[in-house]
Amino acid sequence: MVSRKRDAARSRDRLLAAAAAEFAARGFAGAKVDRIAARARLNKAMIYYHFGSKAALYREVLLDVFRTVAEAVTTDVSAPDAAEQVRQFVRVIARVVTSRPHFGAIWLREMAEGGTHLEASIVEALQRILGVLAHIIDAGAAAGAFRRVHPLVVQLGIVGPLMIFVASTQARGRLATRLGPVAEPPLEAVLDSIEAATLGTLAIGADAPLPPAARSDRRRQQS
Amino acid sequence: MVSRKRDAARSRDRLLAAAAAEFAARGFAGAKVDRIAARARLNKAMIYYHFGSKAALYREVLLDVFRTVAEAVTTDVSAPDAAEQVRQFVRVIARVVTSRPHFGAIWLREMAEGGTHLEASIVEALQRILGVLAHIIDAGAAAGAFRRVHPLVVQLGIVGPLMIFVASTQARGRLATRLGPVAEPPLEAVLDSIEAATLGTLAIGADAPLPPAARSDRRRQQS
DNA sequence: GTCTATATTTTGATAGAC
DNA sequence: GTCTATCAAAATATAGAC
Repeated sequence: MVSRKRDAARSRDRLLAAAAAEFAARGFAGAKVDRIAARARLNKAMIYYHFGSKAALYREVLLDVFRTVAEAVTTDVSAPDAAEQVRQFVRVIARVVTSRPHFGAIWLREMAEGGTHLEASIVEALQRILGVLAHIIDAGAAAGAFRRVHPLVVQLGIVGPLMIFVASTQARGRLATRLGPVAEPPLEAVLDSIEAATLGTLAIGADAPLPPAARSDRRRQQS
Repeated sequence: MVSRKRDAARSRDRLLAAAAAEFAARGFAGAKVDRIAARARLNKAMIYYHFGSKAALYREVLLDVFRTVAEAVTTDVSAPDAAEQVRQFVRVIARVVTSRPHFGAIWLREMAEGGTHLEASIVEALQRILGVLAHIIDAGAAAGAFRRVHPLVVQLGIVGPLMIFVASTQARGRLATRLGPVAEPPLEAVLDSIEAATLGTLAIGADAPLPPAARSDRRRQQS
C-alpha cells in the first residue's frame, strides 16, 4: 500500500516536472499532453487521472512557480539593513530561478499571456512577493535610506533582467556562434548588475536628473 | 492595376498586423491561422498565398519587430554625451515598443522559445541593437564616464523591465482589482527608473561599493 | 493507478473556381 | 488576388480492461 502510494506520488510529481519543462519550452498551446506524458515515462491518460485537464495541469505548474518564489522571499529575507534586504531579495529569487530552470520561461510567458490562467491562489502568491518588496522599500524609506519608489517598478527592474536571462539561456547558446563577439556573461555579473541597478534606483536623489558628471560624484558623497 | 496592387499590399499588411496581435496574445502554437485571417477580414487561404506557411508568417512578424527596433536605435541615438546616449537608447526603444503594442509580448515569448525561430536576418538585427549599446558603453568608458560593463548585461537591465511592463499591461489590468493597493505605475516612472538603474550600473565605482558583509549570500549554483 | 484503444474536434494546408 | 470546400494530420479527452 505504502509503496503503491509512493509510486503514485512519484508519478504525479514526474508529470508536474515534465509539464513544467514542456510549458516552459513551448507555451501552453504548444505543449502537448502526449509529450508531457512521454517525458514522465507515463501515459497520457495519467494526466487526466491526476489533473483532469491540460489547463488544470498548467494552473498547477503556475501555482508551483509563483508559490515557490513567494515562499522563498517571505522566509529567506531577514537582514537588519534595508540595502542588504534588497540584495537578499534579489539573491533569493535568483537561487530559486536557477535551481528550477523552467521558472523563467513560464513566468515570462504568463505575463505575455495576459493573465488568462491566473487564478486566485496564484494572484495571492504574486501579491505576497510584491508585498515583501513593498515592505522592504517602506522600511528603508522610513529609515531615510531609500526613496519611495513604486514597488512594481522596483520588482520589474529585478525580475525583468533575471527572468529574461535565465529564460534565454538556450536561445543564447544557440546564437553563441553567430553573436560571436558578445561573450556570455556569467550569472554573477547579471546579479551584481541587478543589485547595483536596484540600489541605484532606490538611492536618495536618484530621480533628480543631473548632468552625468555629477552623478558619479554624488554616489560617493551621499549617505 | 495600381489600385489592385494597393489593395493587395493592404491585405498583406493587414495580415501582418493581425498576425502580430495573435502571436503576441497567444504565442506561436496558440495562434490560429483562421483567427489571424478573420482579424484581417480575409480568408485563411490568403495567408498561404502571401506567406506560404504559418511559420513563415511568424518569422516575418519577428523580423519586423527586431528590425524596427534595430533601425530606431541606429538612427535615433545621436547625443554627444555618453549618459545622454544611454537615455536616448532607453527612450527610443520605449517609443517603438509603446507605439507597437505587441512587440513586448512577442519579444518575451521568443526569448522563452529558445530561439527556435531566429533566422539569420533576425539575429543580425539583434546584433545591431546590441552593437549600438556596446558602442555607447565603449565610448563612455573611453571618456572615463562609464565602467566597462558587459553590453548584454546592460541590455537586459533595459529591455527586461520595459518588455515585461508593456507585455503585462493586459495582465495587470485584469488583476488591478485584486492587486488592489498596488496601483498602476505610469510608463514614465518605469522609464525614469530604467534610466537611473542603467546609469547606476554604469557609474564608476558601482561594482566596489558597500560593506563586504553584504556578500554573505554569494555562492549559489550556476545552471 | 496504469494502460490501450478510440471518439471527436481542431487546425494547418491545398485544390480549384472566379 | 480572393474565396469556398475539403483533406489529412494532430491533439484533447474518454471508455474500459487489468
